[in-house]
Amino acid sequence: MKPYTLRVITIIKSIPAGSVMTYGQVAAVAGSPRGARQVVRILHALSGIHKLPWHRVVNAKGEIAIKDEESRSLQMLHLQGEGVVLNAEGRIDLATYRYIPMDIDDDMDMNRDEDEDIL
DNA sequence: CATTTGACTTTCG
DNA sequence: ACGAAAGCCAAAT
Repeated sequence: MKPYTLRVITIIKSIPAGSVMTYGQVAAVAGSPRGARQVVRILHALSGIHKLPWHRVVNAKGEIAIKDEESRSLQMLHLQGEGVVLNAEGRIDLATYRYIPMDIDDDMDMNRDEDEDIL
């Protein structure tokens, strides 16, 4: 198994229940800021591993990115079972549920508002 | 070897 | 906030 794949697996395994990460985030932490699609590929390969919280990985919009209806529903159920709530549009409040690995040891700038279209 | 494809992301209008 | 277009990277055709 490739190191990059192992890193991605490790990162995904580190996502706590009740939180989610975007593909881009995982890719960035794994060392490839533009490698979101590679994360996708790896998840395809590991889709059968239930040791891996693959359902805690969503796209940048906070939506479930899976194409397969069954897997999509399964992921939704898993998330709800972990306490993640979906809004009326079937999306996740990334501002609330996004998991941010803490690599910084200095002061952290909290309250990073996600999407403020208004203003 | 050139093209297409995909569970994506970002930017622009 | 949404849709379209361009970027990006690896595997499949």
